[in-house]
Amino acid sequence: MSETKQKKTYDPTDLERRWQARWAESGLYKTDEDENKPKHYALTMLPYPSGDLHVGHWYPMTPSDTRARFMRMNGYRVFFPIGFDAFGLPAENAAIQRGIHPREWTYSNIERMRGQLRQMGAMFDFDSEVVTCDPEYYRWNQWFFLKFFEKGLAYREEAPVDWCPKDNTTLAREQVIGPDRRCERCGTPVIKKNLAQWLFKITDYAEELLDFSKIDWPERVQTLQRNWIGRSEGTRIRFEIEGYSPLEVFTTRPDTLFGATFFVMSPEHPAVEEITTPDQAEGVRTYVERAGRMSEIDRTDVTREKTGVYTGAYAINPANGEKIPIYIADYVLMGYGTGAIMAVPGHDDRDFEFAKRHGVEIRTVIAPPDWDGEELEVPYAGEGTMVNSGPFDGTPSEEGREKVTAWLEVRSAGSAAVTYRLRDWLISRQRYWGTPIPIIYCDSCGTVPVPQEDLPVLLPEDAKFTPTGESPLKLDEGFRKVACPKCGSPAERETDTMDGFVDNSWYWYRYLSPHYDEGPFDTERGRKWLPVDLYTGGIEHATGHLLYARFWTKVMRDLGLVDFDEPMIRLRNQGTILGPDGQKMSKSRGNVVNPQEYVDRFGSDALRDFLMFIGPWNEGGPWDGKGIEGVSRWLRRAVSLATGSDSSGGEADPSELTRRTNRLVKKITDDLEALRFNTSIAALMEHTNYLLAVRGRVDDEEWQEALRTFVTVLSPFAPHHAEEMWAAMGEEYSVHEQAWPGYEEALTQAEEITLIVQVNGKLRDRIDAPADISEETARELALSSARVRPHLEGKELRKSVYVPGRLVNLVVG
RNA sequence: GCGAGAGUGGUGGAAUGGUAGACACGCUAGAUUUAGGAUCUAGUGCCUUCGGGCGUGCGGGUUCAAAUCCCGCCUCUCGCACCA
Repeated sequence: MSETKQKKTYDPTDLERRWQARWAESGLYKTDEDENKPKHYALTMLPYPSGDLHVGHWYPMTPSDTRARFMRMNGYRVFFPIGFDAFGLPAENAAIQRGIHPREWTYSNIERMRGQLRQMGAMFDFDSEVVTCDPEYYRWNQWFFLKFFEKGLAYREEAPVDWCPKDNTTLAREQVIGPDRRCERCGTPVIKKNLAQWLFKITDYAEELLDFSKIDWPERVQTLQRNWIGRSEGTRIRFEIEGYSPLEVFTTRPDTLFGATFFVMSPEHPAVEEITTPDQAEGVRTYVERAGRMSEIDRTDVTREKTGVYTGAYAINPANGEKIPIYIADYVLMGYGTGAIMAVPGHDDRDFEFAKRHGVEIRTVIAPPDWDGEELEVPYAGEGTMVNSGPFDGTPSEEGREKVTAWLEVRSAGSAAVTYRLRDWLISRQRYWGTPIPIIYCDSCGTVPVPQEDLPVLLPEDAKFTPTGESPLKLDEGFRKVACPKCGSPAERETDTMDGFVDNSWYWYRYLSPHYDEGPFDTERGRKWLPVDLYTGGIEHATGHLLYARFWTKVMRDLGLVDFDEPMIRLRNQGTILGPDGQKMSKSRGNVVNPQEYVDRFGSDALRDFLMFIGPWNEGGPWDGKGIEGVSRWLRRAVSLATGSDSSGGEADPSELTRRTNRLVKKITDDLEALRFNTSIAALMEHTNYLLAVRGRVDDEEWQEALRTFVTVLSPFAPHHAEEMWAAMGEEYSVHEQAWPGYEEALTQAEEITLIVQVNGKLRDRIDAPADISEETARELALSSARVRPHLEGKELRKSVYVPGRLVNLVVG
């Protein structure tokens, strides 16, 4: 009985269900194509169809929806699509565990999540949905691959690559994380494997990717990308090798060249064997083998001692003609610079440590500012004056870098050079559930791209997808064996599939025309909507997805598909919503919060507003299930503004209504521009409390007007509740088609203020005063205050500071 | 080691030079109710001799005025990490 009584007064789930039905029926959220309006492409990162929508989806998506609704009400035509990033390992792993096909698992999850997305009540344009594992989609991954191949941006190379022994596949460098180099997905330490793999030449765009001048992205993301690309300016220097051809090194400190007292090569350097003298051959071979066997974790341990062996060979320092010994040591990495260095122990920590261990000469060539001419006890890596450097003695080190480089250039022994840390993007995966790479290997014709008209290369339905370390497609003869498209003789398909990051490097283009079959997207519609105006998603994608996305768009530009340089003009990162224990939500920890139970109890609006209210959106934070009750109470009270008539009493001043309404609109407008959702909700709550307190004490027409404004600005936050209120007020459907209300700055100002009176900066009194009170009057008022006077007694007034409309500070002493 | 960010009541947080703690959660008291893990009202930073004093990680500084700006330190979080 009490149940029914409850339901009668306030039942958010019923309320929301009714409006969702009405919205669907009336096509309220069909994308507005009216080109007379300015466009706004709002994009939220598409989910992986893992099974159920969780709070981790609600947290980024619902505030993005609020923002999209705000833009719509501000007169923009808004495109706010959603889709599924549907290729990937979890589908395969689940399929293996349960004996069902990855496709079946994926599509049934998508089906379920679609329903949950609708329940969210967001203004998603479901007609534009994209599912990346549809042949209709991945066909264009293959099309792009062929374009990349044509342009020399896709190439195959045999090299040691990162391999996850648990997931049985190679990984891109971006997917290997931490100092101990673990697989991003499963945490297993990766190992190196020598494999022929396909790579995309993202390094061709390294320089351009460092330019963020055309986009408004968080400084943090820019820094992460900049560090990841790792640009270093320096000099390539050629060292003659006795009895062998010259070798190059890269250095950022050519000014220390005269202090290079030895030379070090990486154990993997291709010239190691040839330069090694016969008497050192055994030691070198042993060392190289040991380095090769060492795990990545040990190899990259920074705290390890600097080991290495002498090769018996000598290099000639081009600066002074000195013979310097060549060592190999594993602290020199083959993957950076040239894989060989000039070692300057006087001015580099690592070289110093090595020299100490191996008894090599340490020479000071850069004098620190306060140098006393004594040998340095620790390496000095800072700036100073060049010494022991022949003709360069006395040159400041910074200037010396240029001078030495110029000097080397004249002698053809070196030149200025730029090196990047960024590596090419390894896209081959030895797994089933991904886009097949459209390449055929023919004994006579070599590597042959699949002709465009033969796309898509379909994933075979019946492949055995159990991971073995080999590509599952390799075991599928029907797939693998094929006639060469060039000569017709028997040939074999490439059996690797593409990295899932390929799928999501261009999906927002596909949203524009998800069924278009003459290209990856309809460029005509592209002109109407591109680029993305606001992209929202997690910071964790800074050096993966978000870098690939920029790269991909730049390639598309060079292919003539788009005429801009950056995919998304503005990017904002939300924080991470954590479990109640403050830990990252994960199934294994058992702290995953299921939104469904909260939606069932409190409704979608309460959940979304609670998530916005919890704190600044870009900070995230732990989930607190109790907090949502406060938000739910607020929404119920808000609805009662339109349905009830009682006043809550209190001392609120009804004459403040206009001012407070104007202030509310200003506050929400400013907050939504800047994506500050938490303070918006607080302002809406405060306003609700005020309205409830003054209800019945305001002129009816004025009240209705104020209520309409309130409901309108509430609508992006609580779309269902606002609609309910709108209807209860007798207004015409729908509140979501109302224009965003304006406000008058002048009307946000109060006529009466609380004048703060300070003595020596300490608060002593609050006095009600007119807002336009003059300085003199304010001072007089302050001086005559009974609370203030005791603090002035026996003291001299030295100064008074007046902040108009705010405070008077009396300085006494 | 390098880089970035953050430290405010019992809790989440608000305030970006001008009333510290908005808005909530929780708690306390009262009302209503057969009952309540419902609803409503009031209170709620700490100390207090009820005058006031203290208070935004710690120590200094600038200023009439500092959570906010500057210098030094501590703690935590994240990212990168032998990158020559």
